[in-house]
Amino acid sequence: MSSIIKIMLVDDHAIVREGYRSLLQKQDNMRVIAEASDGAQAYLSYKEHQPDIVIMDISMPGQGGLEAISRIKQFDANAKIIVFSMHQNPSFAVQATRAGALAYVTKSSDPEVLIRAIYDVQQGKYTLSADIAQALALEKLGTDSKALDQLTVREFEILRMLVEATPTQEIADTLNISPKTVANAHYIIKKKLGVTSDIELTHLAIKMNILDLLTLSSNDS
Amino acid sequence: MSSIIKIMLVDDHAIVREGYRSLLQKQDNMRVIAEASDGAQAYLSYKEHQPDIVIMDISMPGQGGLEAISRIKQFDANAKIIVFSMHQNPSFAVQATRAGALAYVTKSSDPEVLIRAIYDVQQGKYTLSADIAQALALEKLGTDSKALDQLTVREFEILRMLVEATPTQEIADTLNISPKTVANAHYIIKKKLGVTSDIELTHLAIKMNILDLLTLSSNDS
DNA sequence: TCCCTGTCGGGCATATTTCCCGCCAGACTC
DNA sequence: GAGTCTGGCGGGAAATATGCCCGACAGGGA
Repeated sequence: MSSIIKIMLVDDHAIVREGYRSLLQKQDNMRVIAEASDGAQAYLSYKEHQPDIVIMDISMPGQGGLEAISRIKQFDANAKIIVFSMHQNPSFAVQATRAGALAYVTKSSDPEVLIRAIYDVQQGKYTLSADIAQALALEKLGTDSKALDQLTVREFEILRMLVEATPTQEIADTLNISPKTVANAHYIIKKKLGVTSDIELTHLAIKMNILDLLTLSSNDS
Repeated sequence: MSSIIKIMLVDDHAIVREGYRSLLQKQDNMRVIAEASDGAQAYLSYKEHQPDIVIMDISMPGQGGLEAISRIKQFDANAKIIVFSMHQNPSFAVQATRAGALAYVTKSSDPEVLIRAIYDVQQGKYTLSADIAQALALEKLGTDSKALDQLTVREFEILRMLVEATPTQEIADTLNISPKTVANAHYIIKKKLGVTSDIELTHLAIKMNILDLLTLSSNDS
């Protein structure tokens, strides 16, 4: 049974869609039957064309890919969606699969990995590209996730102020303790969280949702 | 004179290179004669193949694209380089042209824009994709902080690595300079941007979209 | 030519980090 | 009660980093 696999591409970069198309054309049992350049379009197009497989980027302007996945899955619980992303961050893979994706492949992977994923997903198998699988495994092993639990309440409090760029002196004042104690706590926190610089600490705080990004983000581009 | 334009592609994503190739094949007077997936390779490959035009992504792991541009221009001051980037932030365009790029095109542009840019650059003309041109114009009108433009190319490059939590020693190694110089640059950057701590610096980087939040934690090292 | 900017790094006083220590207060055990 | 445990607090001192200075040197204009 060599029926043709109907594929829909969703990516905001035209050049990347061009790449997909060129790649998939070499497989004689696959055909690109639809394209979209953002999430909203993807949803409408899915309903119209009902492809066998969706290949989707998740970092797109406006309606992101994750939202689109959810909506497509809501419309068709059997939708087979492959996420093809530039993000090597395993939490993206986690989010994507939670939203309903069946595979997660990074753009730095070899093209064959994507082809492989298409076949796997067509058969209902779940697939991760090797780099992500490893990162996920590492994360599971890592102390990373429960790192925050090692902090005492006081330390956590100080951490929150630190990552908001509150000056040491001000932290000391508001908590009525010595700046020296704040500095000591600062050191202990970094040690417990396994980081060596404040920049790493800030990254961690963002990942842990301690730092409210909304207070930071503003105008650009 | 319908001589063939020899093109080198530099991008860490194979699928994007596939896209370029497919696109450029349709132009009968262009030929892709070399490819590279990072900055260091790009430099070596340039020397070997001496293409007419280089199309280069600037956000690549390790040796970044800006550094590669500088080095290529150093080897051949007449090198014609088109930067093809996902960043819509005009500051990236500013830095790219400072480093010696002749054109800056965003990946969300239509494919023709890239083709147009190739012809333009071939004739020595400078080109910006429309979205960037507009953003730059807006920036010139004064609204936004063009704080980043005060930074030199080198400083900008170091800033990018710093806010990704790259250790000073590693920055020094990849740029082949002394750790002391990195430390000095670190200081100058903070001074120019008007911040006093690394945490503030990270916040700023996030606001300026230098630090892509989505890539946070993708620690590949 | 000379000047200017950018890059590179040494020097060095000052500030901070790092890691040690002891003190105190609750809490929980025996 | 006495013992011991954990968390909060902060001093001390050595190791490091920072802040700010400097000079050198190359390339690009006026």
